[in-house]
Amino acid sequence: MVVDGLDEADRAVDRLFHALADATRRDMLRRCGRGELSVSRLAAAYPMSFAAVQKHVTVLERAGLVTKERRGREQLVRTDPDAVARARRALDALESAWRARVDRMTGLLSEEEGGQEAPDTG
Amino acid sequence: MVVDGLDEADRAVDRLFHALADATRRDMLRRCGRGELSVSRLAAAYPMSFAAVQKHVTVLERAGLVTKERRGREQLVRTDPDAVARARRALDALESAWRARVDRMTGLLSEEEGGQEAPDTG
DNA sequence: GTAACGTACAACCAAATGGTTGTAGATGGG
DNA sequence: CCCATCTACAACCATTTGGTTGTACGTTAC
Repeated sequence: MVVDGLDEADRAVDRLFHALADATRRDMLRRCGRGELSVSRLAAAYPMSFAAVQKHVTVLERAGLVTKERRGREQLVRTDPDAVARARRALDALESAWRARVDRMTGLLSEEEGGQEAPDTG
Repeated sequence: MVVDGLDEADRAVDRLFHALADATRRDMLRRCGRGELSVSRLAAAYPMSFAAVQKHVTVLERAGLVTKERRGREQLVRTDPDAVARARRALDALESAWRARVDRMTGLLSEEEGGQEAPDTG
């Protein structure tokens, strides 16, 4: 898809929601809320290979949803407490953006189909 | 990937976050909040084919983020006002699940297997 | 009626995703 | 030291995703 017209903020939101769009990863977030869960221990909870779990953790990490911390030969995974707040902020931004548009016309759009729109992107 | 161990609620959340994990689709949500936009008109706003835009709209629709309504030969797209609320609820459920987990236990997560099949949160 | 518009959908393609196995590097225990 | 454990990462594969073009069909305008 060669995304090149997006700024880093957009891509961060992409990664955030993409990471959340998988039941296994959401379950990992639940399990790692208390922190201190090694990747191996986490992997034991799922019917897939260790490498697959590693990849999921990487996705979560790059999305900023978990952090990893080395302790000896183990890598401890823990859900970032601020993660949901960040996701919520992304949702809020989305909502307020479209609400703003709705707001400007909440009363006056009765039969006005289309009147003033100007999708001036082209 | 032939997901078959997930219930419909999980798959709905998958679709919801997946739909949100794309900057083009998020922009569509913003544009369609303010009123009904036909798919063609929407398509004019993006540097891609009409068919590609159609696919994005389908993804948004299957995620419950927009609804389509026929008017003559046009198909009007509008963002579901409850959509963000639903996404937020999904986030809340996630967060409270892991907070509960942090809360009520700390040592019994050793032999937990079976993964997402039994996140006994009830 | 015919042409133009708006939509639907199929076929196709490149790239990303999610999984596997295998190999190799650190780290800790006997 | 040797071995088991934990992690990292590469190579590979099947499916999905996101895009394209082309075709078909209903609706509106002329």
